[in-house]
Amino acid sequence: MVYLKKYFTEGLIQVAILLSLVGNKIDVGPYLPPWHEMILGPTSTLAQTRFHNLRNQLDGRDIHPKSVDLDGFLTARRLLGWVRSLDCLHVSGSELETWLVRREPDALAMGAPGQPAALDGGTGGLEDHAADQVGSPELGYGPIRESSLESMVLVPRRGQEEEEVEDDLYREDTETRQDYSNHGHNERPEQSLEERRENELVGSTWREDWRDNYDHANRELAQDLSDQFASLEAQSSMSLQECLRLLEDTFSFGEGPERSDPVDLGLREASEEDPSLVHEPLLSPLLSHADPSLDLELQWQDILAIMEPEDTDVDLSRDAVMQSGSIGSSGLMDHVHQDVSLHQAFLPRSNLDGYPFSPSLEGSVHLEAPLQPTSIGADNLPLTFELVDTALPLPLDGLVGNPTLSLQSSIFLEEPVQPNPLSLLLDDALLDGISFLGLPLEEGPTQASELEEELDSDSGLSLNFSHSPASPSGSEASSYSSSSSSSSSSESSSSPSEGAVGYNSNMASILEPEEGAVGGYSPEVSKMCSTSYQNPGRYNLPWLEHVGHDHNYHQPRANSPTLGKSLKPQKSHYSKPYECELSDKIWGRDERRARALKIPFSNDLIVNLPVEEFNELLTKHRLSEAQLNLIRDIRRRGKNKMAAQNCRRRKLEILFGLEEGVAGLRRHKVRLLKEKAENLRSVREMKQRLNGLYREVFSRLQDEQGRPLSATNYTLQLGNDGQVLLATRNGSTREQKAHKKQDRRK
DNA sequence: GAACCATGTCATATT
DNA sequence: GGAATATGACATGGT
Repeated sequence: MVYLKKYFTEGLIQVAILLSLVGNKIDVGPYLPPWHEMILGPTSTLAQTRFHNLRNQLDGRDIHPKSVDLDGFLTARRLLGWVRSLDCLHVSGSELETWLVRREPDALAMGAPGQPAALDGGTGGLEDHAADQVGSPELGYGPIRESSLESMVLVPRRGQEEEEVEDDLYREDTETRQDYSNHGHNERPEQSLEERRENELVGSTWREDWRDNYDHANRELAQDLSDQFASLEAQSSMSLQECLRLLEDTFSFGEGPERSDPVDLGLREASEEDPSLVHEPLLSPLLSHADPSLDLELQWQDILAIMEPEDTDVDLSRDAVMQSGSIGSSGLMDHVHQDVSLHQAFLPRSNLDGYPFSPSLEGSVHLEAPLQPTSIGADNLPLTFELVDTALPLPLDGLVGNPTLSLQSSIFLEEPVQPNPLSLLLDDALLDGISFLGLPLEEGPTQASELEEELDSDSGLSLNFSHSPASPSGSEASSYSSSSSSSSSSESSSSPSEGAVGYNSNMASILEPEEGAVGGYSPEVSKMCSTSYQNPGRYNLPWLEHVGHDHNYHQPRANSPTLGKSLKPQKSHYSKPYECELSDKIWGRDERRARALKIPFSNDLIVNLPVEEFNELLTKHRLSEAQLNLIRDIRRRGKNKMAAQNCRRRKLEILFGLEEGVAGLRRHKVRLLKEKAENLRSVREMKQRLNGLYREVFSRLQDEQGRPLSATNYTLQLGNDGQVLLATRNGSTREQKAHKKQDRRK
């Protein structure tokens, strides 16, 4: 923490210096924060913005801890789809970064750049969280995350001061661009139609003028990094491909116009520490507090409709895009494709199956990649990061529940002077690995429980029988996976967007402190197992008073509406004893019934056991008829609940698919209309040419006396044999071959 | 209090 | 035929 504070304190000073140097274009690169934070914002490491855990919070809304927020994660999934589709739009990485970094202040202000966004009325959730972290609601740069795409801006929205600064820099860069042009560096990658249309849309081309410099700088940077790969691979246990992918991510965030905009980046950095240091006029109102989901679909449809005709088929493979070399960069950039990087950059962390630093990565990695100067002068920045081991010697004191922060701190201990972006990326990657493995992080019960809650509360799918004593073998665990619910424990955690909705209890997170206090805490076990059978070797468990299996049975008893009313969450949480309140919260109807009947199994177990084992379980115990009925009801309802969730999720997916289909059809329609217009224009031209030809031919015709024929009396007709006949207007064909056409088309 | 949404539950159909 | 799953309809709670 000391290093963190020191870092940001220094960062404030540096930003202040930076502000004073903006107009002079002094090289302040070494003092700038790493790219990672420039783009993502320091909040990504200092705060739990949950950029990597959007499963818990999407669209600024908390996801119900016990059930999947279908809308939320589907929205994220849809956004991901869009982001992936961006791969196929041939928009340069720089452009895409612009979209991602900048925010749309107001959906209605698309045509009014520079107009301040309505910042009142926070939307809560991530949005507010980000705003809180940055310290100023006017600060436009929140950490990039999936949901941020909802408010991404396609229009470079600039405040007046920002425009002035940019104009100054633009003037300065004009010379440089001319130099590039003289040296053949001005050969930009072929600008995609989407870019052109986007620029047409916004009526601004200033960013185009800059891209040349960025491309050039990027090529240089890429070349230098490419030179590092030989030593890199020699020192590293990583494969070159993994390194490339890592750097690909780096490029995806560190490249583009935003990076060369020291004003914005520096301001963002400064404002997070102290908003008072922010130079207000330079702050463009980028942070939108409007509803992030506001008209997102419509906006995208509009955008796509504008960009559509040439990209109706957005299903181009990423490989094709990668091979297309649209970036046109040399050296490393031939391997590191910017377009693809976005895809990976915004994948849910758990989706990064092939991430270079997945938990499977073992051993130590040491990379040194001194980056070359960029347009912001980030030269002489020794970039060194060490991935010592996946065991992660994490100094986690005081970093409760914030693994990101912990890792950040760890890196600072390693490199207190210059935390580099690669290491930060590594941190995230390592966190992913931790998330994958559910590693306890050696934080103690509280930290681990919080982490677990963050990791686990996304979909309520974490029940995993692989740790169940009854199913010690992996095969048996996989047999449980046959059901969509229990199977998704691992699946959902790794792929929340695709995992089936499962049946789970969030009691683990609720009761963790108690559990941690009772005995050795094992978040892994707690995460994976139902709390009631953490004790190995038994299905037959005594009914524990504090073992909860909240299956969200908050419904009141069907025959007891009064009681149901009483189960409503009380506004005054302090009006009831803790135990009662907890009981009301965590004990659902069936659980209470099971409790009353002293059923010795957890509801998780009842619901998720395969039928054979379930029946075996029932036969092993002397159960009354009422108990058996209730157990079967619990099982039926639990399974049906999962089924209902899956069903609704599918419905939503179908709806979204239909929406996308409609959008695609609209784009196709627009394209067809344009083709029709072109065809009509072509036909018109052909008619004109034909008329001209007709007049020319007719003008050369003469009667027997050598007088020109009157067009009012005669007409030319085309015979079946390709001959042109002269006919009178009254219908009689003059027996005279006016002309022989060698070619009918002539 | 109505409207809307999310979720659980039931009944039934389908796999 | 039974279990699992899918789905429409309804009820309930929350906002």
